[in-house]
Amino acid sequence: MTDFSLQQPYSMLRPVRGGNAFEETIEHILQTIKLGIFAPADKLPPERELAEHLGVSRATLREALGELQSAGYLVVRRGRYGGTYVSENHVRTDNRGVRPLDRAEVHDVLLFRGVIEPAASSLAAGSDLSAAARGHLRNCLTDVSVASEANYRPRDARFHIAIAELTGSPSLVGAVAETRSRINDLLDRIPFLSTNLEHSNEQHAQIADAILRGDSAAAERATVEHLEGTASLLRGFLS
Amino acid sequence: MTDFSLQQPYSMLRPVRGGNAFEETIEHILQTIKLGIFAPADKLPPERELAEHLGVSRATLREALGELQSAGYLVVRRGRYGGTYVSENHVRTDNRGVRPLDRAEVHDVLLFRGVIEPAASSLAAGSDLSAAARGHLRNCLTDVSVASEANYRPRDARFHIAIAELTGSPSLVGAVAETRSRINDLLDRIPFLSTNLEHSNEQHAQIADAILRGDSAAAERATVEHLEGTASLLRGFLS
DNA sequence: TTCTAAAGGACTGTTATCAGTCCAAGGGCA
DNA sequence: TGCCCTTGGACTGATAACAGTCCTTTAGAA
Repeated sequence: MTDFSLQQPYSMLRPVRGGNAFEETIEHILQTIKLGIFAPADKLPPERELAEHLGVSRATLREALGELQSAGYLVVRRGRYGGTYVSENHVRTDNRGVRPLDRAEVHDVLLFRGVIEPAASSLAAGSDLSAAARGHLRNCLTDVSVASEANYRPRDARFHIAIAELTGSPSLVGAVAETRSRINDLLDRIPFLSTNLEHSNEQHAQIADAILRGDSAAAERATVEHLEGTASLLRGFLS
Repeated sequence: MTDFSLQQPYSMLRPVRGGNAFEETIEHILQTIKLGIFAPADKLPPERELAEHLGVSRATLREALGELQSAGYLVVRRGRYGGTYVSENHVRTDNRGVRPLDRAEVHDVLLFRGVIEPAASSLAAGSDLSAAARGHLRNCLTDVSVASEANYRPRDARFHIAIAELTGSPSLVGAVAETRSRINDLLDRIPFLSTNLEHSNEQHAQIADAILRGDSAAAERATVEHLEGTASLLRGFLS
């Protein structure tokens, strides 16, 4: 049952900001990498440009980049045609089991994802998609379908975000990206189970196919089914 | 069609923070008032407590409160049993027409709202609701049904947020509140049209009824219909 | 009537963040 | 070969935001 003790109006009085600018910037950049927005070997925008996009000063951005560099996520080359690059062989640290799964967090994120991702698929299928948009979706599908276990997760995230992008709604894209990121955090906390990549790829293909031929109902249905995999995996580790 | 020029990966590189803490705090408190979380004559939590909830220092919070006080939104009483109260007779400034409607913003917010609010209603109807939760929904329904045009909007928002609260998902509550706030901003920019309160209240009653008797499909359907009113109103002012 | 506790009001010193400026590197191009 | 332009690197002074402390007010209890 929904608990109503001492919640209102405090449920709405959430923190105005997530923390200090430095930490927020680290988290934000790390997210773009983990979600596959920037793939390994990709070049980040120049510091001055990136700082402006992120709305922080270059000094703060550089602190964050320095941290990510020494953590092995980024490599930096100086001079003209230099820049900041996503590391190609970052050994992922084994975070598993450091913190237990939070029941409320799992429930919340799965429920929210179950709302927005099927809706995104349905809306994408119902949209009048440009050739570029269709190509982008196909590219992301190919990327994830040829991925190994090591680089599967960011490409999977990238594919799902690409679907949201087809809706043309920045809010929806943001919500899907944010939710994927939270899911990734949860998955990092459970023992690694060799995922059935073939099954997952099969579902991806079905979703993309339904979207490309404009079948909203099928796209939504296939997405709901696809999400069930991760959902039951996470729920299984709650008990 | 969805435009794909120069978006990736910049679509994901949004600002890390919305502005300075002072302005964000003002905006946040103003939102809780406009969404009806704090109704006129309600007492805000003590400054020390509120500052902690909002994650800002008391100095910054006080700057924001001072601004809202001189703008007439808040009144302050000192001494024991004193506190900060929401003003009962704040004359709303006439913002209409100051800025024109942004087509992309209208499209985005209506689409996103069309995803999350019907889903919230459906999920609420499918939940095992406590007596307190049911009572809360009924209270919010009554409040909005007896509201005048002057205080209709915050109570309307409060009712819709209450539905999201029934789902037990903080993410969904946050998304609905945020979206309502954006809708309010848009409505402030168009000429005032005397809304058909009776029709709206009738729809509210239908939604609440469907939720309370656990009929997910009916709750979702009634919500979609209800949202159509505001949607077509806003779309009408785009051309 | 006096006291007390809970609230807002005011101040101080410290730290984080900023905008702006200049330096250093180094790959291409004349 | 040497210049040039784009990029990261480093520093400075100004401002925003912070935690912590103490003062002032005031309704109700003793």
